[in-house]
Amino acid sequence: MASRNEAKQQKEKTSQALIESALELCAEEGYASLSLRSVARKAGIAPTSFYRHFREIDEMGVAMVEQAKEALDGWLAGARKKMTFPGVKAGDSPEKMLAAIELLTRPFVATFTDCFNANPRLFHLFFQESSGCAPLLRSAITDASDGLIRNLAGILKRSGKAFPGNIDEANMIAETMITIVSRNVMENSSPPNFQLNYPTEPTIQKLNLLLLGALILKQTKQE
Amino acid sequence: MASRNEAKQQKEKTSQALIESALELCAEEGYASLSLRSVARKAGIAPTSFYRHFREIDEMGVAMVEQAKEALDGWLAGARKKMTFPGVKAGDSPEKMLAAIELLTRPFVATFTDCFNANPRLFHLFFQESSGCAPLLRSAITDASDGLIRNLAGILKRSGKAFPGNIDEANMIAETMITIVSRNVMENSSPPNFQLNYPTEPTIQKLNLLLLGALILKQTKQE
DNA sequence: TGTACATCAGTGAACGCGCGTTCACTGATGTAC
DNA sequence: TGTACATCAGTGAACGCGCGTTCACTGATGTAC
Repeated sequence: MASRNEAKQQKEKTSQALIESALELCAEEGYASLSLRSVARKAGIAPTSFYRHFREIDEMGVAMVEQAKEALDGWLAGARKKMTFPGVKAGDSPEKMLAAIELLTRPFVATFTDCFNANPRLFHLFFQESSGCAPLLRSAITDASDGLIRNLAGILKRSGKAFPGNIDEANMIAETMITIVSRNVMENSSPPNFQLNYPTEPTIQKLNLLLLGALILKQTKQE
Repeated sequence: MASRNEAKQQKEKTSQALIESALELCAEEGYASLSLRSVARKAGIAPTSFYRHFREIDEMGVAMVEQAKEALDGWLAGARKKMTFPGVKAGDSPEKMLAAIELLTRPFVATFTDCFNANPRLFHLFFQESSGCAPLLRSAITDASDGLIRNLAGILKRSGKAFPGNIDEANMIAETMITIVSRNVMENSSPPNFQLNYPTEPTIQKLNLLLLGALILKQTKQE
């Protein structure tokens, strides 16, 4: 019997239980208040067993960030398919532009919100600790975040010709989109109880303004 | 002699020393890692003396937030005087609008950056803990932040006719401006060493796009 | 002026507690021959 | 097939440490009379 594989699966299961326990504790007390003992206790193992899985708390934190990163990559891949990119002609009225923009912003916000709500504590950690005090965590989050922004910038640049081909401008727009959408989700989901189903309309309108400005600016430069 | 006043001044001085010590420790380890003993130690008093000033750590945290709030109010009052509000006529070109907008966004960002740099650790705490886990702190920050946004929205609404008279839209724009400017300052000033003099140009451009979109939208609605 | 009392920032000893980490151990499983 | 050895997730006792909080105390200052 391949019982060695079973053993590996069992270990993986325990590691994941530690992560789930840590997320629950984070939601209550914050990442900085995590202790090895409290996480182990909640996961139902002895404190010393923690060391079989991670060398220290922050190593588990980095593993958590990796899970968030994978989920965000999956989100963006899905969002990309649902977003329609505005094909705007010179002389189009702002109303027409706005209608086109909404075909992008609505699915963008809707899918992001779904992604966040699928594991609010994980993403709260991700965005909260992006400016936190744990260096390992912060750099892991910064890396993941930069990748996400570049990814979104590439999508904006390639899909439709409405947005700037200039890579820096595309990055700037992508960064602001992530900033707005993550900020809105953070301020509406406070620990320990994450309120779901908050209104997304204001978030969409904010993104609309940003992208309308970007479209107008691009059009102006082309003339 | 009015030595009773001297005594009160001395007490106030010690309280402020506690706050300064706490800010230093926050910059290194984060607010959640503050301990009564470490703060007292850094301030040069006995642990038990802490109770002569605050009933608990979070009461000191709230006092810190109040100082941040006062500084932010001062900032906005100063920024208001330096900002020029775009007077835009129907038919103005986007370039002309953008030039007018920059007379608002540049002083806005410059004064905010100055304000932040005057006490980076205090403002890092303020924006970091706005979505943190300490309930007392979070609600104090939320209150201060809401006031700031309403204040800015009022300024936008009254000064110049370019921006929406609709209070909800003005609030939305103000909120996004604060979000962008604080996010950019946070991602460029990581603890414990706060890097000053980071480039503000991208922040200005982000705000430009947002306000250009807002101007265009307003103009469209008026026609 | 002198005396008795009140106020209050700051102190140091002492408490019990949860923490991270070490160590030698167990017991299930796989491998070599 | 049997036997000896290796691997490794999980364990429980033990350690020293910093923590928040209590308590009775000090000593400077102000007040009542």
